[in-house]
Amino acid sequence: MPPAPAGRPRQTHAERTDRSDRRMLDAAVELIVAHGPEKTTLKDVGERAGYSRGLAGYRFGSKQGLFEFVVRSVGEQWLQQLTAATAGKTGLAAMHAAIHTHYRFLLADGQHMRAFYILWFSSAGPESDTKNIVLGIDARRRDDVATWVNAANRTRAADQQLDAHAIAGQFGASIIGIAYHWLAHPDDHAGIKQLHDQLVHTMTLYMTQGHSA
Amino acid sequence: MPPAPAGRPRQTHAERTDRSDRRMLDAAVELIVAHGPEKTTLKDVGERAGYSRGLAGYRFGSKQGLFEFVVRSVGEQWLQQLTAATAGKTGLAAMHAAIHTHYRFLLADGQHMRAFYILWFSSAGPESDTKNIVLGIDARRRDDVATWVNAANRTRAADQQLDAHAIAGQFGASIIGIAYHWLAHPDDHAGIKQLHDQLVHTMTLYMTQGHSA
DNA sequence: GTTCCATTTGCTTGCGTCAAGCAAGTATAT
DNA sequence: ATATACTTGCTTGACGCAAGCAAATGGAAC
Repeated sequence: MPPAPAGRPRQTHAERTDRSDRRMLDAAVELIVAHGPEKTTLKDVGERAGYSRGLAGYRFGSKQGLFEFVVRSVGEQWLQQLTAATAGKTGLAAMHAAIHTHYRFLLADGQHMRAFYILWFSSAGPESDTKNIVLGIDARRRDDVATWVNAANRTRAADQQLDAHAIAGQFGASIIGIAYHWLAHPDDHAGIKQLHDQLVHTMTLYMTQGHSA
Repeated sequence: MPPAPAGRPRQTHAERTDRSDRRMLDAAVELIVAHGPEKTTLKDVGERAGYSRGLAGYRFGSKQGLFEFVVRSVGEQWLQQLTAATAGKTGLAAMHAAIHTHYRFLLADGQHMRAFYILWFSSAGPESDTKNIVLGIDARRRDDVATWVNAANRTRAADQQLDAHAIAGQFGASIIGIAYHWLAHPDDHAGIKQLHDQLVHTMTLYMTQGHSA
């Protein structure tokens, strides 16, 4: 085998697609954050990633396909961080960890999270292909919380059982509300911290008192 | 002047535009709810309203202009209902009324509210013209709540003052979270009621206890 | 084990379709 | 008659498809 030429090392097919996928993901994130999904064009994504105007369309099939890919990719990264942060924890401790991780992720703000939530909210309309993915992540978040509550319930008296479904629902809705505030007011660091702290506080109240429905 | 033909009575200019505005508003709402803002075209709005393909574009200038009009119109209706429901009330009573009114509005669901929130969330991205209107409504909502809290503060001891800004922030974020849940899960009536009830409960806790930060 | 060719896969370019937006024209109210 | 409501013709640009080129892969013959 000849030594790899300096300029462009020989690449396998898998390496090629991995490279182009990553570069197009980054390009898409930047464009979505800068101009919104509406004004993000497949042409610009391909060219900003260093390829032709047509590659994004070819690879992802459609604009929706591209957005689907972005949500899936970033969502996966996020879920990994989350599960790592809450590994081994249950009940209130797990919630605290989840909320804190969410807070840290929003502040770190490598743009990916911002594009993720922009697409998330854009999928609020009907018949969006990204909607199913978003709903999946949403449902999983709720399931996690419900599991934590149920675990806590096993250490509680029979007449002090918590409504896992209700608490999980409120947790999910609160996170969404916070994420929206973060999108709408990017510079309100104090407010974003406050909202997370208040969610911790509210969840603590719900989990430490005998509260039913 | 010949007697007005039965089919179409002679109309003043104001009447004409009022009619076409209303019909196009309704058409836009239906299309947004049915297909999402993305797939809603100015052509379809004009034609569904019973006019030519070009009227919506001519009247509102652009697609963003149309959406702006929809958000403004529905938002105005909503604010009227809200101020009517909370007139004369302050503190916790006003919050209860506001939450209950919101809940009733979501359930009544004449599609207008659904289109309104779909556009609301679609404006989460940057540089959306509707964003300013949405932020205005959002800010006003927060101001209202802060005013209610401040009114309540006047009847409280100096060392028991509530953080109006923080409570208003949480109120606003919670409503957004609930609205998103309503959009994402239209048929989950129980969950939507529960979220409103929980917000009432949380606000009651915050307002009746000496809670700081 | 090396060389050569068939095939697959990654990527680009050209074209048809359709919505947005503008400008010029027609119809209706004042 | 004149201003205003509305329509129609046209341009621009994005999307998405299909045809084509280039690079990588798998095997067979040597």
